[in-house]
Amino acid sequence: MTEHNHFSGLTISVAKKLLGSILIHDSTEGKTSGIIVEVEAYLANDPASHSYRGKTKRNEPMFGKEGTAYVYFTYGMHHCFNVVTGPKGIGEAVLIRALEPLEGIDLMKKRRKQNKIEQLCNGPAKLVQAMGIGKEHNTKDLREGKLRIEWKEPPQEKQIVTTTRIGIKKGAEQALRFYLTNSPFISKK
DNA sequence: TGAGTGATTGACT
DNA sequence: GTCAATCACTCAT
Repeated sequence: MTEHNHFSGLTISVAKKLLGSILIHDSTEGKTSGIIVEVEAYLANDPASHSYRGKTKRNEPMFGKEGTAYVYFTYGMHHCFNVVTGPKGIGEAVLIRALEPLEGIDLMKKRRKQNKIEQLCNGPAKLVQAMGIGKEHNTKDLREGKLRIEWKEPPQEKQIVTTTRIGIKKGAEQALRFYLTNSPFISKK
């Protein structure tokens, strides 16, 4: 499969393929990267998805080209980072929930004011902070640029745990959360 | 367990 | 136009 096609296809399969791949950010402060160990899929016609009620100014990036970033602000103080999937015009994305820190760990510690490695990126707003991601990355292409995905071989199906999603009210029963078995870096067991 | 925080949304004039 | 409820979270208690 070509690099171009990694982001296309069913959102659920893209979500699974993202597990084990590397998220990299070359910031002015330094480089940070981490292995993606936990994701959630947000689909069209999904009550929990921002895109559920159609395109708005806020969620417009979700309807953009696959392989771009959707960074949103929530709860008055947190950002979350999504990878837009699906063809243009379809509002689907994968929320990155947790990373296993790889490079730039000292920088992550400084940004997070947190010294425990397993506490650096084990939540969607935490990894955004540790990686130095901000709303300036919204709609940016993840195939190139400072913030990008480096694809690895997807994990075996048996290494992927599928469960219900976390922290949402609507559509919470759908099993669209995926994480790597035995990773100490996931947000919640 | 619950406070903090602000953008977004839907239900009203 | 206004106003109140909602929210895919984190941290301190």
